[in-house]
Amino acid sequence: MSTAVRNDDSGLRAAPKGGSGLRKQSKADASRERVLEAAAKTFSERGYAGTTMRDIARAADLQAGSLYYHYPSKELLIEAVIDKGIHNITNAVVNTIATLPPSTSYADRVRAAIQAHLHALLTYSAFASASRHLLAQVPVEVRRKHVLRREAYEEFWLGLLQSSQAAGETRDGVDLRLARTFILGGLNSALDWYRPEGKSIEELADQFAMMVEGGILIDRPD
Amino acid sequence: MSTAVRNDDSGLRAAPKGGSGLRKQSKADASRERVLEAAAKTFSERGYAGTTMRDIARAADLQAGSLYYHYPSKELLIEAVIDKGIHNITNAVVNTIATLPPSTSYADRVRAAIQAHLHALLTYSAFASASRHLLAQVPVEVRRKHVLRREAYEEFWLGLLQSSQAAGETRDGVDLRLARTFILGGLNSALDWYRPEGKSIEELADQFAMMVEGGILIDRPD
DNA sequence: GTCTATATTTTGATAGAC
DNA sequence: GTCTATCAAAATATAGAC
Repeated sequence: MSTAVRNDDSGLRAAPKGGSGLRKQSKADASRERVLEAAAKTFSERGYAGTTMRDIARAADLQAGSLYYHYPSKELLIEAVIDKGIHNITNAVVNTIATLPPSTSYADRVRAAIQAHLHALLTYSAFASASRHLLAQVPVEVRRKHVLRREAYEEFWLGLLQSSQAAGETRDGVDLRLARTFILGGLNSALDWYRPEGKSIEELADQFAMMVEGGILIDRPD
Repeated sequence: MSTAVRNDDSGLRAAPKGGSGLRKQSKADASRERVLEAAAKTFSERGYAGTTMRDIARAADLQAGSLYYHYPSKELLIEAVIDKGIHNITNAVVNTIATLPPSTSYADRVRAAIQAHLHALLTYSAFASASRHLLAQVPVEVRRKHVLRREAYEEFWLGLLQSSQAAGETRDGVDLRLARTFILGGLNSALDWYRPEGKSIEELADQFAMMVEGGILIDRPD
């Protein structure tokens, strides 16, 4: 019953300093990564202004001053976090859909998208949470850029639903834009209540897909 | 098609200072109210730590020092905002359901609850937004109390769905707790994208009810 | 790369005049 | 009730030793 295609790709890999194309993954990169993870966790828990550079430093096992070797300011740090939060999900979903066999029904495509979205959301939950809840609190320029990226992702979902409609697989009378926000809103709410001790992400996805199909897609004969 | 029962009640009316039961609604109360509105708006836009007392004062047309005549601290101010945000919605929904004729079907009850929830959410959106997005950023004691209130509200919804199930009006195989979070997550997401220029709240509610019924409740003959 | 100062600015809150 | 200072604490970011 579950459609288990998936494809992670965080995007955003820092280029090596040198100039030639050779990868030189080393200590600095590892620290930078640790700082970013610490920032995501702390920002998502306390908000943008509520998080101090000292908080992040403590979570990354560093002193506050040392953060500035890796990121030049608090603003660019939250930007990197939000960026990754959006990319994680977008890449996972887009890649998953791209990998499906061309003959896949739209109901199954939507099901796979739900699966991929939920999986990325809950696997990188600190990044996802930051990019969902903190956009409003962030400096305007950062916000503007990422609102556009989010809209692009939402547009991808709309396309999915529109194709589904064109194929006669959606229920009559449903406003596809509203259906899209309803679906994404329901999925994203998992950030607020999901606990790994409970149902697995796959079970969650199956349940959600079932509700979405029954409500938005026409019942189809098994 | 729309179930237009509704019942607003903000709760939270400050008692008059005097001691006897006589209402003395006057200048202080008006200012206090203005401060609360300003706080809700500013907190919801910039987060808890991101909002300064000076920001709130400006939005309320006062000087920063003057706020402390009405509220003793920033912490009690956000608490009042969050409190009102939760009460607005809970009261609206509970009162709406209580007012329905006993013979009302569960599908219609859910539809009325969706209508009332959406209406309260979007009418007092600054308060609702603060109590939804800022809980994590608020001092622990405030948070603990309001998490309980939110859970009580969610429990009310679960009861609604369970009664529906007992009456044979829900679709087989659906996990009611998940259905509840999915519904509320989808509805609450309207905070992020609803614009008064577009569809009316009633139209929105009808669309959402239709999706929920088709997905979660058994299709019923018209 | 990471540390230990430290400057500069901003914040929540108070005091006292009106 | 609201204003104008002002205090004390905390924050971002920088400088320079190691």
